[in-house]
Amino acid sequence: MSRRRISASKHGSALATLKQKGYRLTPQRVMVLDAMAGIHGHIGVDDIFREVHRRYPYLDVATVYRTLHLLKELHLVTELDVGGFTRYELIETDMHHHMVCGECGNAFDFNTHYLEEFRNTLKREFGFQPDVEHFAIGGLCSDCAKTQTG
Amino acid sequence: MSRRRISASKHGSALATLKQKGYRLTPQRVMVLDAMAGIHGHIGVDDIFREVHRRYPYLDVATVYRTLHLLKELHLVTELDVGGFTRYELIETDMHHHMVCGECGNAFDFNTHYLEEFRNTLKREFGFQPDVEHFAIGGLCSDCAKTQTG
DNA sequence: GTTAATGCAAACACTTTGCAGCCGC
DNA sequence: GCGGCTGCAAAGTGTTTGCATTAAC
Repeated sequence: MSRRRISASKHGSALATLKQKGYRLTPQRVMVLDAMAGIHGHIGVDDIFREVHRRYPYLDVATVYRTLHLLKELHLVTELDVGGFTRYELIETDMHHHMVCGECGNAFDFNTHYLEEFRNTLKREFGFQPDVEHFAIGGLCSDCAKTQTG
Repeated sequence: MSRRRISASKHGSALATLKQKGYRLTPQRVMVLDAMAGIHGHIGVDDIFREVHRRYPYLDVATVYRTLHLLKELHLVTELDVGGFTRYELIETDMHHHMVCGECGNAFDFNTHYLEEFRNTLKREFGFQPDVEHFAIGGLCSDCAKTQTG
C-alpha cells in the first residue's frame, strides 16, 4: 500500500512501447520514466535529472535530454515550453474534450494536449488551475463555416 | 494613405504610457515598438532585433531584451514561450474573458490574447472556429488552491 | 546637470553534439 | 559480439548583467 503502484503502471506501457519498437531498456531510461511517473503533471528536465542522479550519480544530463527526445518522438511524453525552459509530462490517457458547433449541434473531439498550453498559461500567469476535466468550447464547425461564408 | 496609420496608432498608446510613467522615449524603444506594430501576432526577439538593427546598426540585443521586459512589466506586450524561445506581441485591445473559481465563485479576467494560441490551434487543426466572445473557464483560483493544499 | 538608458563584452543557464568505451540484446 | 546507448567534455544558443559612456529630460 505504501508503494506507488499507480506510478508503476503509468510508465509500464511506455517501457513496453520502447521494447516493442526495438529500443533498449536501459536502467537510465527506466529511471527517467520512473521519475516522471512519480509526478502528476509537468516536470522539468532538471527535476528529472536530480531525482535520478540521487539514485544513480553517474547519470548525465545529456542522457536525460536524449531519453526525453526519444520519448517525445514516440509520443510517450508531451513537451511544453514554460517560463523559458522545457517541461515534460507522461501521456497517460486518451482523454479528450469537445468542440460543440452552435449551428449544427454536432460535437467534435480534440485531444487534451491541445489545451495544455492554454491551461499552463493560466496557471503560470494567474495561478488559476482550470478544470479541464469538464471542458468544452462552443463555436462554428468547418462545415457550417463553409455554408455560412459561401 | 499608403503609410501604415494603423501601425502608428497601435504603438502610439504604448509610447504615451511609457512617457506618462516617467520612462524615457529613446529612439531604441520607439524602434522596437515600431517593429512590433508592423507585425500581426507574435514576433521573436531576434526578428525585432534584425528589423531594428537594419535601420540602426548600433543597437544591441541587450537593449531589445531590456525594452521588452519593461514593456511586459507595463503590460504593453505579452510574452509567450514557444518552441524553446520567447515571442512577444503588442497588446491591442482590452477584451478579456473570465476564469470562474468553482470554490469561491469569484471571476477573474484574463486578456483575450491568452486564448489566441489555443483558438488558432483549433482553427488550424480542425477548421473549428471557437466562439471566444462568450468564453469562460472554470477551475480553482490561486487563493483557494492554497487553502486546499495547506 | 541628473540620472536613466544604452552599447559592449563577459557571464549565465539550458540544451546539443562528438567521441570513445560500455552493456543490453 | 554487435551496435545502440551512455558518460564525459566541449560547444552552441538564447538571455542576462556589470560597467563606463551617452543622451533624454
